[in-house]
Amino acid sequence: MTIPGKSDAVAIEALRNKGYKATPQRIAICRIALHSREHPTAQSIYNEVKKVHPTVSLATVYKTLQMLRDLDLIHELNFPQGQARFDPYIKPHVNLICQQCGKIEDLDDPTAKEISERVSANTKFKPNGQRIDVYGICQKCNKVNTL
Amino acid sequence: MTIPGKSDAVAIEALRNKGYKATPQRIAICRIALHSREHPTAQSIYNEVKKVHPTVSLATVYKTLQMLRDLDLIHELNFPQGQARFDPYIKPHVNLICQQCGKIEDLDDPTAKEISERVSANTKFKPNGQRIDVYGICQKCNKVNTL
DNA sequence: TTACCTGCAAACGTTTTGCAACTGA
DNA sequence: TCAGTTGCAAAACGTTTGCAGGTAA
Repeated sequence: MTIPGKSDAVAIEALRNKGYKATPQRIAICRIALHSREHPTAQSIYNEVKKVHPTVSLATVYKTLQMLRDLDLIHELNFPQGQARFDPYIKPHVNLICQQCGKIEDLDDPTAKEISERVSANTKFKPNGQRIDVYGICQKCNKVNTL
Repeated sequence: MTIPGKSDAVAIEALRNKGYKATPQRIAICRIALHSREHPTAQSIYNEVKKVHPTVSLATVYKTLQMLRDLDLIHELNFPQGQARFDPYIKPHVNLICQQCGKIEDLDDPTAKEISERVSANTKFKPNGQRIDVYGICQKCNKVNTL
């Protein structure tokens, strides 16, 4: 699920500003990757893009995601056995990861920002980015379980 | 680097208590995996174990690590392009991950424990475990860089 | 015009699996 | 004794790469 709007213009701008060509495939991939709140996988982005560009290849999706990761426009979340998931929400936050249904939800919490600040203040380590996962059972699954 | 001591007895106890057979291979793998502070990979554990059991297979290492993960005796940290790293320190803490040398250091910080508590208090999500990574440059690399 | 990009297919590296032989309890 | 475990080899899986043809600027 993507958020419609003037995403194309935004993506084209972003690509050109960084010195990349704004190809239709990239625009489509960016539109999905940068606006999805569902932490899509490369494969699910591929499936979406194929609806618009039926001949797009998975390799192009991977290359574009790598580009977006290098530009720090998305974060990549890797897990044991399974595909990586991508998150365009790059501000410090908590990933609530349901161990039952696999859903990942972003949670804003002031503690998330504190972590790096405390590392800076208390150690000689120079922080640059972060990832906070909390694993458990989401509200929906919890409800279903207790029926 | 492992911490020597009565590790064998501890590992044998732990395995038997969980209903697993205490084979020499498992004992050796546990000894390394449960006592290393260096966040080893499956391959590096395999290399260590081979010194004692030259015929051990990588498959056995993977199977044993999976077992330890299922028992929640170790955590598995996955990253883009590369091998998973394993951490026997399972209390809430911060992983300081150097983007230059790859070293991972565990940092105890009270904020780490707070995260799950805040999720519990403020959402309907039922936390079960967590992972906190801070990416950046470690003291050693930082020193080298500024020479 | 041309440097960059695409799509294909093949390669890659890590992890998992199937299975016959073996072994801890 | 025998269910559970090992080691091997092969498979599986997600991801990356090389390259010939195509395209944005």
